[in-house]
Amino acid sequence: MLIIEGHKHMADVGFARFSAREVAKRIGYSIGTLYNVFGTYDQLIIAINTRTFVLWTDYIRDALGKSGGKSGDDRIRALVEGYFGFARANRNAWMAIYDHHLPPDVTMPPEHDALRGQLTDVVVEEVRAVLPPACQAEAPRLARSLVATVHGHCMFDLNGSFALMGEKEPMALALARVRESLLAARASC
Amino acid sequence: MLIIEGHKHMADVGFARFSAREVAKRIGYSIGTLYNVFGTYDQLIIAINTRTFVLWTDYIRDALGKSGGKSGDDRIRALVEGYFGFARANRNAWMAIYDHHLPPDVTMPPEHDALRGQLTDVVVEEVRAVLPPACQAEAPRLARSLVATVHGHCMFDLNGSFALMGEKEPMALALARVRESLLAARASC
DNA sequence: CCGACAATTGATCGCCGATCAATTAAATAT
DNA sequence: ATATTTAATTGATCGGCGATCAATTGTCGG
Repeated sequence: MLIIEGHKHMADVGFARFSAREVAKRIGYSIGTLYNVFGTYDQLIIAINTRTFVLWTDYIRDALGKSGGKSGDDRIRALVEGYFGFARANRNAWMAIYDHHLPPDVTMPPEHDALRGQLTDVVVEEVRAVLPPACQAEAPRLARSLVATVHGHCMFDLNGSFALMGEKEPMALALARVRESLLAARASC
Repeated sequence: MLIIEGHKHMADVGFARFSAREVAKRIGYSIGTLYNVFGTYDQLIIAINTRTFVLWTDYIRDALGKSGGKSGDDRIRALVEGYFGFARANRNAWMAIYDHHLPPDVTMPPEHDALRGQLTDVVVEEVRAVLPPACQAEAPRLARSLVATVHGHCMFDLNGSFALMGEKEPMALALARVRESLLAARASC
């Protein structure tokens, strides 16, 4: 409940204008109670961002589901479109994931790591599916790299860098890079 | 002077703990004077981040210079290593570039855009140099895409995502993706 | 020395994250 | 039903922040 409303507030105002006090006000609790539950501002943000990860993963699984019995290429497209689609439809919440940095002395609770890691797991599985048996061992590493590739394009899309450079189809660009790398991987092992 | 000290403060404490008051204190001015000069907190951040861009561009030009009369492949490597090298050596300042988001009603002063754009210009020039004459028209678009690719890898490196996934050589990963895309571009036009 | 203009100051405002003694509610024992 | 213990909740309080602006200080030609 706290997290859901906190997530809404993040979606409404973005990371820079987010405040724990406002979340408390929105659910009718006092600021003190909220701090008793989460202990720290950072922990609240972590919880909200993990929720964003979960919603994002669901969104991408959905996109994969809708690409039904289609070929591997269509599933790769669904992955990229799912990545971009969620980020664009949830600008503030998505950006908050990367706006928030843990202080060096704080660590992410393992259960949050596990939930967030599922998104990568989905990608690894799809990459594995389009690689020949001989090089499936490389799937995790390649998948991480492709996620980074798509992430870079998505980031530049949302923060206006691409628009500034006159780029009109960042997603197509990202998909092209992913396809190239998958082709190269298939050829080289 | 204000900007230089502001940049140092950003490098010292990072975006989240940065404060205009502290910058004023560091140079021995009052908070009021600082606001008379920059008008807004955002304008101060913009100035600091543009300075980071300039230092970054110089750093990469240097890396290219040191790769002297070497082949195109070595210059591409120098580009990627310059991108990562600066970011790693200036974590806080580099991250601040992407942590700061302009409010929707504010626009970046054109002279800042111009200075920041030089980094992309450098990359476009290098990409053009390794493409056959037939497809030089595609150089700007491809260059933007490759910058996004490297950026994604660099971001995941600095924010710990790669470390979390067990990836030990993010830069090598980025370079591999860039080489693949350049090869594909050379073949397809 | 004076007045006009520019530069600089810092007290003040509202809001923030964080704390914690005091209060209220709930559960348990008698 | 009442007393006692435990848990949950509160909000005033603190220091620090971005932002403002009347008051002060500095500058310089006449």
